Amino acid sequence: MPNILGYLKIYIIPTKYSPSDIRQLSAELTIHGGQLIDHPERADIILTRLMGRKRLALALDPTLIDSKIVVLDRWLADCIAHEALLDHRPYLVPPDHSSQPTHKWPRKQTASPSTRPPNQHNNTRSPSDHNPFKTTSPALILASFPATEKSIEPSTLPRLACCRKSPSICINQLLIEELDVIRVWKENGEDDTLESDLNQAGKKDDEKHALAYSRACSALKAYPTKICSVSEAQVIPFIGPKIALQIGEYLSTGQIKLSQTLRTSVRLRSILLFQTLHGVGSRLSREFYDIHDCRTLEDVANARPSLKVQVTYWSDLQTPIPRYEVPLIAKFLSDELEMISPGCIHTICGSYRRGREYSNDVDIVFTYPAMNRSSKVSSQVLDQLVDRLRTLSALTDILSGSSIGSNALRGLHQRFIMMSLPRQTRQIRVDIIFAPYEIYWVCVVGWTGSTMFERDIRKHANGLNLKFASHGISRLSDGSEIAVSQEKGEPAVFEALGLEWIEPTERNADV
DNA sequence: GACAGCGCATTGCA
DNA sequence: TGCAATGCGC
DNA sequence: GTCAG
Repeated sequence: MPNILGYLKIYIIPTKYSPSDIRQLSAELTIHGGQLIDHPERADIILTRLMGRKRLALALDPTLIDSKIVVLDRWLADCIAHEALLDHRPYLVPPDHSSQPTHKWPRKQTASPSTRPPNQHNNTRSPSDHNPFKTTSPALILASFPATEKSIEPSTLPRLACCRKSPSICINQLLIEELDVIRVWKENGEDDTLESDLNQAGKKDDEKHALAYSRACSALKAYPTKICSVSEAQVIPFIGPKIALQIGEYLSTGQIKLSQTLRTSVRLRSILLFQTLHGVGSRLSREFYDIHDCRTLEDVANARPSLKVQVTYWSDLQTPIPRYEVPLIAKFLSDELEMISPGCIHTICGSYRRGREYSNDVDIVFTYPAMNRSSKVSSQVLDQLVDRLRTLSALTDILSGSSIGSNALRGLHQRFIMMSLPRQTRQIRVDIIFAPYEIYWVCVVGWTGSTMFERDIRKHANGLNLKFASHGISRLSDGSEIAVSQEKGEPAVFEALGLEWIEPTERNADV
């Protein structure tokens, strides 16, 4: 019997079923590779016979209705009939009123962090409770990538991320997440302790390897069909013999042994836990672990008091910000800004702009049409905004950003802050950027990401003897500026670089 | 041998 | 105190 | 670790 359901965890809402119906369904879905589970909150997908959302609300926790995929049980019957995992969307439980917003998908970004209720008591600061590795549920991958994509010749995949379409979640997502564990491991110096690392030699290699894994994952991210064989994978750019071998292992066993081992490594988990703090990277976190023997965030806070504020609000900062909240934050800031100086416009960038359902922070680029590079007002306005937040008790901490420095000379100003909305305690990381109007859209491109996308924009620009930076596009030869029309918006930036337009939601070139 | 490239903050050394 | 080197974030 | 020169 083919494994159609691919170990999907399935919960059945018992309403309208007899016990024997349930037994029958259970048998069918088990035969086809699914797992019937007792708790809806752990399910990848929820089956029901209830035809309306109102009825559903009586039978299922309303928060689950929004966070889980709930489909009519006909979906299962059709999957079995077609011997394929079908796109669930046509089977979603219809809303009762057509005026209500339709069920958006995908609802959830990652399985682990958002399942933790926000603001719970913080005993989540030890590595054993913290899972830094993502695992996207199979149902979500299915939801994001219906099987309608046409296949391509792997070797024709563009070599630069800025020339490819990279969705938020891709059809080979689980494979990529498996490879990404190895990337993270390499990025953190494999198992080298800091001492042996300081003796130079090896570390640089690991970083290069990490980069290689990033590129391989990035290429896979844009690959439109499910990888079925090593020979297919081998011809994809940036996948050489070593990574092909890992992919082979994944294809035959469903996982990569090394990755699974790494996921359980206490040291790696601790090191990654420390890196959730702004300003702590691979170097510092290893120093905390190996030299100061830190094991929890409290240990780290003691070792470096400047991190205490972040540790205090750690669970807030770890709680993903749902998509709908992001514009509220932007509106709050722009309203305050209007009072200081009217006429500002802004674009929310970062992962929000790339279409993610949840974000870790909020990036906003502001400008005034009247604000040009030579005017000094922008830094004053930014300072005033920060002061205003302080008086409103919205500001918790400034993580970075100063009025001096050469970026300020170029008219670009930024503050990375920690703040909360009025009458709320939940802390949010916000990156505020002020750009002169001449470079507004260049700046938006620069702050939209993803990392790989930006890297390859630069690489592409260099090929044209141009330099791309968030403070403008210039010629490599003499440094002279290339003017980009701001009236034409973001596409003008792509045009200036000779790039085909890629939607922000298709710039998710990182894992 | 190259792998993006720059601004900001901190540290260490003269 | 000033300046270079290093780490970090995007 | 992969690619290009």
